Amino acid sequence: MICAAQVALDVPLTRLFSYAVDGGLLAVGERVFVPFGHRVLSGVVAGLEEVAEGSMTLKAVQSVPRDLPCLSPEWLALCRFVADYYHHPLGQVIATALPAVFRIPEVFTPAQPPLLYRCDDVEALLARLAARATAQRRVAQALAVPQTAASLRALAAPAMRWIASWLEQGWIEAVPETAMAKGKAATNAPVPNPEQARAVEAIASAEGFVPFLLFGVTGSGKTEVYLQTIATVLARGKQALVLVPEINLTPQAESAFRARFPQARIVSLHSRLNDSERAQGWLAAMRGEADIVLGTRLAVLAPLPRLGLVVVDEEHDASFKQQDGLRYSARDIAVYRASQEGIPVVLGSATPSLESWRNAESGRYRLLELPARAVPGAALPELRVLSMRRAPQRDGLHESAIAAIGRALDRGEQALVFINRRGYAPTLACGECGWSASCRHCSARLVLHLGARRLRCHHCGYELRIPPACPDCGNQDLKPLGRGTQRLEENLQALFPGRNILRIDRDSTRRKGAMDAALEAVHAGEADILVGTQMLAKGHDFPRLNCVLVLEADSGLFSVDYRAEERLFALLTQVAGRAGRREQPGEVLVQTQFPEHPFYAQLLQRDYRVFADRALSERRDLRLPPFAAWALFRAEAQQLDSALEFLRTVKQCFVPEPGLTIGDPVAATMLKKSGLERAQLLVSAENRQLLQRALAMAEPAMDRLKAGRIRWSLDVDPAEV
DNA sequence: AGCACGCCGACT
DNA sequence: GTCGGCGTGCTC
Repeated sequence: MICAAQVALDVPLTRLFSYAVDGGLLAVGERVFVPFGHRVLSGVVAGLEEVAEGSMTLKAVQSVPRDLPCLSPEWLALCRFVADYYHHPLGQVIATALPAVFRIPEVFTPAQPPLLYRCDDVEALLARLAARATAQRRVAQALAVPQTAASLRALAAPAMRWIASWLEQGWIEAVPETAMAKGKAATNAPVPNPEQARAVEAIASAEGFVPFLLFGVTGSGKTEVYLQTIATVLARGKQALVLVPEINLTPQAESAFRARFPQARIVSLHSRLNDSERAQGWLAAMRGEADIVLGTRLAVLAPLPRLGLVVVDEEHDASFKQQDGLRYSARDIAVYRASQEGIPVVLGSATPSLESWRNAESGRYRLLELPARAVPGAALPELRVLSMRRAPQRDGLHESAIAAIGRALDRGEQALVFINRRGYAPTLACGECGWSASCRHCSARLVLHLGARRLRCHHCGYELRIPPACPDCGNQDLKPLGRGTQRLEENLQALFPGRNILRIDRDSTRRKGAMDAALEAVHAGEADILVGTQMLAKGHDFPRLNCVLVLEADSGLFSVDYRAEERLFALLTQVAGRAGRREQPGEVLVQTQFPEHPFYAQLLQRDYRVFADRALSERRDLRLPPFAAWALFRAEAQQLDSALEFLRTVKQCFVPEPGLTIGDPVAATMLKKSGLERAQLLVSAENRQLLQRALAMAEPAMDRLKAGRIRWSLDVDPAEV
């Protein structure tokens, strides 16, 4: 008998591969490099077995790097769960979770102990900096609290150049993170209001696995609940895992945590870290050195040996779901981890996902509510729905919206106008023959970008010069149809001449640091009217903003995607949270062509419960999630027919069963994308267990399928269909 | 997914 | 004659 290691490799194959181990000195969880075909791959030992000598010729493990401690059985079990639940090969799950440096043959040597930068006298430092150097001043201001290089770079790309020179001048100091602890007093925790105190008490006294849904409007002080609960977790010597949706929110969350817990080691994990930073943070988490791990969805897969609490902030946010490769939901994995560890998990939101809301209603989650706004005197903004039918309007803006913006500007405040569409106009059309510009590679209109003088596809990046005349009939008078951020900016400039209008969308912030510069300009009061897409809805706090106008909201009401309405409600609630976070009451206006739609009545009630009740009863009637468990197969091919044909063979892999519905393959809503035609197949089950069983039973047959030229993927609990 | 092998079309 | 197209099949 010889000892063999069953190795999980980053290949799209479900099975493990066995390798001979010299001397048998290898543990489960060890990383290895093994010969595979004509190359060498990194893998992880997922199991050990005894193999009869000569029964099968095994290749031998090539090398065992020792720069990383052995991965724990608990962490491997987590990866196994993820692999099983999402029906993804274990080796690929591990490859997704493990930082890249641990998958290359070079041995990772952590650089110096990570340094924190700090300034004792920020006022003095600021006085030394030019008044106009806004980015430098922002970095300087952040140094009131110890900061890592990574978060400073997130604040301003060239931050570390300035840091080097300030260090040289002796204006600031660098302290090894490990030596940071002593002497720094924590910022005093504010006294919680009664609801906050009750929530903290409930979570802190929870025994074993208890999932909490922390339901509180924007500004009700959810963060304070997290902070005070984490304090109790740290006091018990446990680690806390905090997930936030947006990468932009990590640095600001990190500063808040650092200010409150100066003695704690805080590590952030997100995709903007470079390889070595990510590896270092991961190691600190894995070794139990990090007390708080803060990050985006990928942080949920970090190994945490003494985990005591998991927090998912803005749990409804779509960014917790990965949309390619391993299509996992970090929120769901967070709940699973808590259940495995037997610890509490807190899901926080002002507009919970309907899944979580249902779980709270059914008693699976415990509901904690924060009803009031935490900032004394801050009132909920006034909300108005403006009918655009037969309404007095100019340039597609309702007269009362124009008046409201004007009033805000006269008060010396800022106004924000949202439109969820970038570019000048969503299409360019010929008024004579009905031609309109469409993409060669996608079933989509080309968007007119006047600044760049181009037509662009927002799905594949295809670009075209603006044609001088209609390619079909030669008509020279092509007209932009509809409007996006750029045209809106132009409209507003015409309505408010002399006012500064600042557009913030993916186009205006593409350049590195452009987003920071724009936000800086907003805070400095250089902008009167902000025009932006969704990217402005989240997290940013604009103190002088009290008037928000939302355009083209209706598209969310008539979408083929059953979740669009839920997302629109969350978006509008969040947008409303942008207005009037301070003393003045804010004003939120929504333009619509369908004011009589029940959605708006519910929105006006300002009551998430009313909306959730109606939306959930609709979903119950229609057997939509969360009243069903879904899995979606997607396939793309040169020809729709071969994608459909492939999905038909997928369908045949399933065994019919009561409560299980295997749909028919259908063409995707947007048939063509990036030159490929797409189709999908929906598998629906009465519950998750049944869905999982059906998928597991279909797996062996699916392994035998040959996809040929077809690219396909399986999405369990798809976010969009 | 890679990567090799293998079998048919237009080129120095 | 061969360079190279991508179909098919395998990887302990």
